[in-house]
Amino acid sequence: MTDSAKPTLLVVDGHSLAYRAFYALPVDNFSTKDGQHTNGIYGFLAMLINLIKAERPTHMAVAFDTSRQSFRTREYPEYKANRSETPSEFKGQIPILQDCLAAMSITVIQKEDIEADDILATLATQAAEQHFDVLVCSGDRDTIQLVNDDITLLYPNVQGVSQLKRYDRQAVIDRYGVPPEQYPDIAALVGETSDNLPGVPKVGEKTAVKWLNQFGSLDALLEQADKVTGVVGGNLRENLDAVRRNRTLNRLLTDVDLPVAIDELEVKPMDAQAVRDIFARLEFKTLIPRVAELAGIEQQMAAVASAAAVPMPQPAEPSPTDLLAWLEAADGPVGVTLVLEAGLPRRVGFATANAAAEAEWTPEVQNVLGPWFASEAPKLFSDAKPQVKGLRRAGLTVGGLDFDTVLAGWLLRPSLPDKTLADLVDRYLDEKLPESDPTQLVPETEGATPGQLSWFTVRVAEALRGELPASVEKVLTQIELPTLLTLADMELAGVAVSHDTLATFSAELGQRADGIAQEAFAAIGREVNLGSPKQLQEVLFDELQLPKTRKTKTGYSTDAAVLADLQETNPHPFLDLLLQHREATKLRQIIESLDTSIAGDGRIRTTYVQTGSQTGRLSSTDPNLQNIPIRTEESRRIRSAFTVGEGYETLLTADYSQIEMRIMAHLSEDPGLIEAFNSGEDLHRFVGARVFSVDPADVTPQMRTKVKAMSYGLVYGLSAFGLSKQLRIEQSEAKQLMMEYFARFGAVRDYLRSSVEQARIDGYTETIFGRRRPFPDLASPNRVLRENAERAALNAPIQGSAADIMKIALFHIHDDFASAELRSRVLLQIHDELVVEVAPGEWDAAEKIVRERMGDAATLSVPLDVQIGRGADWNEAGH
DNA sequence: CTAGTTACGTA
DNA sequence: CGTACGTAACTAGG
Repeated sequence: MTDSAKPTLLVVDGHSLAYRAFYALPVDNFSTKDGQHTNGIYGFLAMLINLIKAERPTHMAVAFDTSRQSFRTREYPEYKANRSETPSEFKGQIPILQDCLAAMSITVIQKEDIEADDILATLATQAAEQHFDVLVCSGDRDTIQLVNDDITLLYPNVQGVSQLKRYDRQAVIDRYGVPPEQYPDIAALVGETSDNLPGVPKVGEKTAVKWLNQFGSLDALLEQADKVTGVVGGNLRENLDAVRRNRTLNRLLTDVDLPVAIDELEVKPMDAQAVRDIFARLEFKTLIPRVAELAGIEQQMAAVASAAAVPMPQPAEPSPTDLLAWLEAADGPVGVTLVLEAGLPRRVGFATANAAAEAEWTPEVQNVLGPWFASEAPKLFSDAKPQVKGLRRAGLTVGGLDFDTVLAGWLLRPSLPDKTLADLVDRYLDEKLPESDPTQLVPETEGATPGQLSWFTVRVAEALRGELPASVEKVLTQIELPTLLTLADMELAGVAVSHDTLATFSAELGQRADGIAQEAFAAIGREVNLGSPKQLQEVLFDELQLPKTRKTKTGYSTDAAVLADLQETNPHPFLDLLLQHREATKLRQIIESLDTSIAGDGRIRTTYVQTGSQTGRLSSTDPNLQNIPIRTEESRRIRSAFTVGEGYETLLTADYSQIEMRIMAHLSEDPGLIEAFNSGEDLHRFVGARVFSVDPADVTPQMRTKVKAMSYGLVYGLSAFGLSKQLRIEQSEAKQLMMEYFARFGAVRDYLRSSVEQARIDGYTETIFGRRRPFPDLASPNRVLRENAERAALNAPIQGSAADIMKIALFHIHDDFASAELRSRVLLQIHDELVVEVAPGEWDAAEKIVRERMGDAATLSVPLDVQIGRGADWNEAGH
């Protein structure tokens, strides 16, 4: 441990240590789900965290080389000329590592023409002069020369970077037999193969040390080279220049002109949010708590400092009438926070930028404030939907919904996990939202009150408004906020589900699954857990000796596609039984989970997560009602359990047909595709006729299947490879199909190409309505990462525009139902489909509204076609 | 009990 | 080597 009275500077050679980590850790075990290799980054950071924890430096910097070129390569072109090509898996890791360091507020230094070790040498020397203790961490032996009474070298063991050997002056003498300042002399004589610097043949460390001790210095040795006897003496005399050159090259610069002074390297608090984000993205789950622990003290200090900078207001607690007067006198939007209990308001807080007020939610408060909530007075929320639902349950309506910080944060950065006000305060205000620790019986810190939460909401809203581009703000106010109010009502309404229907079906499936299981066991002669991929692998690949299939992380796949393939090549009764068993148990499991979600009134209430996707779609949880089976006849029985509720007459389903292809036609302005939609002909038949040059009437089902797969594939960035796999045809045939397709619908290809190019330039994609999605990876040097981003960027404007259109239709329908005073109501949204519960006598009016609002939600160069269905249950209505 | 993995449901 | 999601079961680790 270093002298605690003195400041300690830690300087690290980033490149050399990351490179060592790269070779020490298996690259296969360290990559993210989208293919970025991270072993070097992980190993480096793990080492650095340990180092910081052990040494507690007060100052820190990490140096990097800018390239392989430096002043040394200019002076001596052979220098490091034997270095092999950097492995492609390593290449992208350095920039990401630097991003991590930036998030950790650690200074990164690099300088053109200078190697990292020269930067270390300069910093170490300067700091030592300023009476620092200095720790140099590098994997390059040349840094040994820096060691002195103030400077200690931490050098990685051969194995990797987990063990660092500590070299102080004595340790160098013990290990090399000379003091540190003489080590470069040894190195010059011995040479450095890794740098392509040959030394004196037959001279190793032992001889070099002997000579130096004998002559006192390298200069003395070189002057008196003729006194050295034997073969090695001759070698030395023949290589005097090489030795001099080596000595010149291995002398580290201690006077590099650097853009930072030592005192600027003082350890700073980390950007906790940024660290969490980037580590989460790199899937460094175990590192997050380790960094958090490290950052603990600094974080608290930062929170204190910033809280002091802008003091929280102490909310007033006025009478209900005074509170109303306060609200009505407020200048500009008011932040609102409702604390709910059992779904109903319990306490409410309001704030402007410099004052806050709050109250217990009493009947009197509700009476007095009800009209204000209903009014157009502008209101700001953080995650408004649950609060709006609370107000709706209490019988109030909400008008003037002006801003929701969580929605705005999502629109700005849809990939980030900022789901609460606390996350946003952290990111946009760089402050800590006071939170009480719910795990503590007597919390040490008080949480913010509703008035204070409202105050934070106002400030975060202001910060977000400053960042929101006009088009995105428009998406917020004209699409998302009205959608939010609609979703609140949909969630409150729920959908009626028949327990009896589900229970009957579940019992039936249970029996069938048991029967199938018994047959399956008989087929292989023993009982296994059919739900365990691991046990299945034993059965299939060891016992039955079936050919190995697609590899997964832990073995070989046993998924449905693989089993179907195996059944074709190596038929075995077990395979089919297994598939049947999977199907039966899967359906049963869905049914069971639905059944447990039925509330006392016979309805299921899902939660729509408005910020649940990166494209603008909704997602649905607890339970997810957007993935109820439909494909097989049998699975549709589940849908028939979703029924019209009491007091209502029928269910109406409405779905957009081929909305994504229509958006494709609109965005690409492809005349052929536009004609397809205007012709009234079946889309795939029309496209098939063009692609295969036949009459629409002569398009065979096979042709139709092919162009259908192609059309849908286009929306997802399909390749010839993927298409061939999908259709089980040769890649050459898939390629041919794509050629023919694009020959007829060339504008589609042009659009797809140009949209990705535009996204590469802008850094984001945009929907028809201006919703953006950033794509930093389009510029990535990592091919896997880049190509994944390209496909997603291709899809985002199309899927996103479809989502926009559906949202617009949705809240228009909701609002029209209300203004027409219909009791009918929208219950479900499944991306391109709506389910409406129609009240007695309202069918015609409701159908008209749905049809018109969906049809008119956007004006494209092709019509929006809407299919309407009617029935007593979802299955019936869906036809 | 938690986290990772596999498998599978929807648009 | 086709986008976007959520859930459940199993398994290994603590």
